[in-house]
Amino acid sequence: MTNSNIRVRFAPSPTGPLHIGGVRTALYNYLFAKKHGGSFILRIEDTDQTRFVPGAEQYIVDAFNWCGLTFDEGVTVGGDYGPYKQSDRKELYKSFTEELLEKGHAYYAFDTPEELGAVRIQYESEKKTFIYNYEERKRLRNSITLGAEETNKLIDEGSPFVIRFRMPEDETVIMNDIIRGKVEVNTSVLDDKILFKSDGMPTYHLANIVDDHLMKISHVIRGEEWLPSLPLHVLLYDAFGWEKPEFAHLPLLLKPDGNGKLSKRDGDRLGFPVFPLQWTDPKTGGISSGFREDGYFPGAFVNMLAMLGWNPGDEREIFSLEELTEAFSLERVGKSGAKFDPVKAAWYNHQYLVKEDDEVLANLLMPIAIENGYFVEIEQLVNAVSMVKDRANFVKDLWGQLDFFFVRPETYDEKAVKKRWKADSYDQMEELKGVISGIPDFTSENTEKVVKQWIEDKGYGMGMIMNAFRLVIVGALKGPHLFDIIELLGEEETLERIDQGLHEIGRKE
RNA sequence: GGUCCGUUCGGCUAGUCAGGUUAGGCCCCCAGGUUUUCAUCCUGGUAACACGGGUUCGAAUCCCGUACGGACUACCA
Repeated sequence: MTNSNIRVRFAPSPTGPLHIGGVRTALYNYLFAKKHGGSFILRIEDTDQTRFVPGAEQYIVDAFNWCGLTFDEGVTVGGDYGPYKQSDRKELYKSFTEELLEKGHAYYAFDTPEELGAVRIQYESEKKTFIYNYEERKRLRNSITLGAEETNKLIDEGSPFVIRFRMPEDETVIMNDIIRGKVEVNTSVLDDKILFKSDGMPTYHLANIVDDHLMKISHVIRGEEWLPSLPLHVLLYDAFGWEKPEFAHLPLLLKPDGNGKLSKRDGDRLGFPVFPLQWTDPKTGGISSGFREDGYFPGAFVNMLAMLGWNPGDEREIFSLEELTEAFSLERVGKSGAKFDPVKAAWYNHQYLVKEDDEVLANLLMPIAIENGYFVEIEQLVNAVSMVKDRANFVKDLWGQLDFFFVRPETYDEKAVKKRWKADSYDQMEELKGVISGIPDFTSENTEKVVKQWIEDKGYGMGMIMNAFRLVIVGALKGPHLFDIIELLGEEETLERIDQGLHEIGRKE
């Protein structure tokens, strides 16, 4: 079971809140690691200092705490392979870049972004595609065209430079992906990617490979958007002479409507969250909704995400994190993108809500009751919750399903009155008061027995009485078993509601 | 434009590697049933192998092509 050689990492960039695609990637990493007794590592990839967003890193940590995903190593918990934040590893990347330079796998390039931009526009106008590759590099300003002397001179002068990977010409890179199988690419269509930026920081590509190697990552499980850079990464491992990890590129999460990758804006546009937790943009102050704040249980959220792109191969759908861990395998991850479906997400939450203890639900509901202006007994709330919980998807739905336990009807559903309040109803309800008052043990069973006996003795219609009764108690033809309701209400309140109903609805001619 | 990846009911998907099933399940939707009401629940139903060629006795499954979708194509990750 235990296999300490299995080491995976989730490596987000703290440029904003993590969206559910990222959470799912992390989840699959977690499940894979736990399944094999390996380690799950959190590494922060903050090599782009221009995109730093305050609070984003904390958000990421908070989100995983809420989901119940725990890291074995990483920024918050430490570990033997730290530091786990790339900005703290800055110096380290330099020596590795040197190594590549010495081996001839990389070179200095002095082209400015402006120069390159101009070339790109030029090519575009000629309907050609500009690729900084083996051919184009011959015409540009770099250590290959300039020679060692000129290069050193420029560097000594303090000219800004980047270091690029020297992509070989016309070689076929054969890669294996656990999910997609064999993938082949010819290096001639690839470009000389920048490995080291002029600001002294590595790019993702370099830092990623160096860190994965140093942290002894065994499996790289990441989003499909990284598949196009896999050849570069593979070539980098080879250039260093390092053993490669295994790769698994996960399918993307798509918009529920139309096409395209699920994006941060879709949530607001379509009215559902795309983030695990609510996020307040530090710059604009704009708020994006979160699954937590929308009332999702973390278990339901994780369960729902797990099933987007993976399935156990049998017909089970409800899984705890432990059960997911047990059942998970990368081989059963699908190849194609999955559309996120908010309706099914709500269904998952319903499953979890129904299974949750009534006490727990009542305690979660209490603040909502208070918000509505009702200070209710927790015991009563627990009872009411137990009767209506299978009608709700979210805790916040519960109040609307049981408020009549605590609030007398203010109105009486017009259609129901019209249909169910007959000419005899007034007198029958008046009579019912006498029947139920003074029942020694005002339990559901007792009152039901007494009332049904009365209906039978008098030869009244069951539906006639019960609907009218429900109408005066609830105000509408809805809700759980009526005798359960009045048990909770108690005799006094029941009688008063009948009185109020008689007064409000009146006699029907 | 180029490169790579993908394509089974409206959505998530099983089945594809090892060709032979009435192509299954869940969500949604619809219809019945149960219930004093609503909801739950139960039963049933609608609905799919992108298209075109091959290979084969037989193709969702293997091969080729086409279409469509997506990702990538930054001194962003």
